[in-house]
Amino acid sequence: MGEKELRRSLSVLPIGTVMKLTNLTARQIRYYEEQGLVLPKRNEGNRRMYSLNDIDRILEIKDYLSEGMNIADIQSVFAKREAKRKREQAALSKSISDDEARRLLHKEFLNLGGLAGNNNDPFNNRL
DNA sequence: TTTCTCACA
DNA sequence: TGTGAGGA
Repeated sequence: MGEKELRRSLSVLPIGTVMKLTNLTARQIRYYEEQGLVLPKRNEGNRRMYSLNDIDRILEIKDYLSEGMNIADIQSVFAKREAKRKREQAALSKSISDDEARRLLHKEFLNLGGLAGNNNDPFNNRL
């Protein structure tokens, strides 16, 4: 996770700020949490603290609701998005592994050349 | 003052 | 989803 994403994930906004930013009532915001649509952190005093990502999430919920979707619909939308995120994350780590494998193979190639006393490694002067 | 949980003439 | 109680 990059620095920027980390900041967007920091839960620093109290519900009052979220109310102003989203134009929703505290009741509604808490209800969406009850339905598992948003998962704000809690501070020492049991107060809900929201991140910028939570704000985006809530605004998205608000839009979907105004478009006629119900809570269940929205839950499935987020569920599918999460599934996709996992798939892409898996693909990403696989590509990293492949890249790592390539480096190891190249390293082996260089070692083989050295063991055989081979002096015509084309990459010899570049690596 | 703000936010929390709980409950419903 | 609104609203009030009673507490932190």
